[in-house]
Amino acid sequence: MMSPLTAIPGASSFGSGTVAASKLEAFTRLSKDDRAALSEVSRNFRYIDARRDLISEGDKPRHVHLVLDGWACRYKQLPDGKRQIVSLFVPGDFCDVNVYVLRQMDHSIGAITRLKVAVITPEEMNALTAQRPRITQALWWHELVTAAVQREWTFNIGQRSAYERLAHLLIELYMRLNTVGRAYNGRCDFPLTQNDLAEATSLTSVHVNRTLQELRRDRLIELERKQLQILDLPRMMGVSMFNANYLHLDHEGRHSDAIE
Amino acid sequence: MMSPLTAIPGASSFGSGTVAASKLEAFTRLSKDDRAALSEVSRNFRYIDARRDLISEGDKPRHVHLVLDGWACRYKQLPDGKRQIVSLFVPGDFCDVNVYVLRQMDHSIGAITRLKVAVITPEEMNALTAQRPRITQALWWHELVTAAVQREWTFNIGQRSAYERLAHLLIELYMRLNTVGRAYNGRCDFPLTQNDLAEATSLTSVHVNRTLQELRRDRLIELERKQLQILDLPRMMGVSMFNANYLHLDHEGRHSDAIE
DNA sequence: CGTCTGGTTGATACGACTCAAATTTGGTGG
DNA sequence: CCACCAAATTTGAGTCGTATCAACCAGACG
Repeated sequence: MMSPLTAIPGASSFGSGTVAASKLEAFTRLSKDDRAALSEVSRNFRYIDARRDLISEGDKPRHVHLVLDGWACRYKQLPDGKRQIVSLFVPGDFCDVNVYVLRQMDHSIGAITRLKVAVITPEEMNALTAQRPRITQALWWHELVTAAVQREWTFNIGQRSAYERLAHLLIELYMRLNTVGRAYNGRCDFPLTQNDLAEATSLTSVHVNRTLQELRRDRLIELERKQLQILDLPRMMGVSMFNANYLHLDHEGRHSDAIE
Repeated sequence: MMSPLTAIPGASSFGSGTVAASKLEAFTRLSKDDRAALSEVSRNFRYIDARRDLISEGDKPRHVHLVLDGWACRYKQLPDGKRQIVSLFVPGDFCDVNVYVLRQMDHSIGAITRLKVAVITPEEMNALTAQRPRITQALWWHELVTAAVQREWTFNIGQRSAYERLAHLLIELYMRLNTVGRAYNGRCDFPLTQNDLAEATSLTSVHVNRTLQELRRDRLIELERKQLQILDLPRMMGVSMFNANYLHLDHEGRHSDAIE
């Protein structure tokens, strides 16, 4: 069955309130009540300015955050100043279900763009999981996928060349945005600077620059004005040896056309 | 095969049946009943020969595994043959609570040594979480720590030099073994080959060899016959910029002597 | 004892880094 | 609408950490 989101360019008319549902529905169908519960829990939100921290290393985590709009990143920093973006958040992503069992954050979460995040209390999470088993199940899926993505990043940084690595990251982000209805036809918003890309891929921004030029020269992508166009997804997947299995979109309940 | 416990006479009294408890008790005190439940769930186990897969990429996960004895690794492989160990398992580690919500494995789990693993069914897991809230809480902690370790690996491979990276990994493994009572006084069993270390750190085995020699020359470690001795933990932590916060051992309930 | 796995050494190559400067872009206020 | 500034991107030249390739060695084991 075709998702309403794929066909209609104005998908954002759904609004950010249901972006959580659209992410979790990549895993399983949710009932009207499930969606209402997610919407309810997204009611309490706040905005973070671009380039500000949502939460910093050492802080005591008190809530679960859910990205409603904008991009964010987790990052870690070495005493000598070296910085690594260890993961990225796009709309629909939860920041660590159940984090509050930990005493303190071992990393920071920073806003890439201006960010709209839902702030969910432990009590709301407990209520959600007590009353909505499908959501509980979907949240488990979300956590497992997050872990799988983290492993793939370890793998990506460890084994792929700069060219492959960058191509791989662009595809991943495109696909993740696609599942929440924010990317179609190879095109999506792409607010990362070359420096962000460098920190996410463990390259220098100079090398990212030259490598992006290569990807452009090879007619694989266009990237300007914070807009990414993947020109040839199959070839991109080939050169970066992209295997989408780690995104675990292959569930019976997923949008059958989530990936083109 | 020699037990890792032989070095310390008292330690083996814990036995492998409660290794899960000793890991989870790094987070919270468990009751006698909790420990009994973990022991019960560890009753059904099997052995895997060294260098064989416990489960392979593409397989449908049906159980949760819990390492009772021996070391294992998760690894991923590129079509061009490049291999990366993305994480390591030591006794007391669970292999993905709730994995079975996924359709298929996105990576393989291989035995480094001969391995003794508990095989836990979904039903047993459900019973455990339904009846034992402290265990449920502790399992969440375990999942969050596993994710934190994965991020640290991304960070480690991305930002640290070969020398720092290896030192960091050795400390991490020492500390993880220490929390389950299998490492003391800077000493522990260390069954990884230099090739394993290479695959885990994204270096070549040649470079691992030379870098280990440097660590030895600097009187930071001794490593031979599958035995690691960290000679100067504070200095090791200094050179590798090791910050133990990501292991989240700072809970009120933890063994106060978990880290020396 | 030969074979095999794991560890060690040496010589050479290259992908990505560093440093430094120039250029372009996007936003802001006059 | 232009002038200005800061941020982001681009270019060039030189260097370095780690990879590659190819032997060789030591101990374990059947």
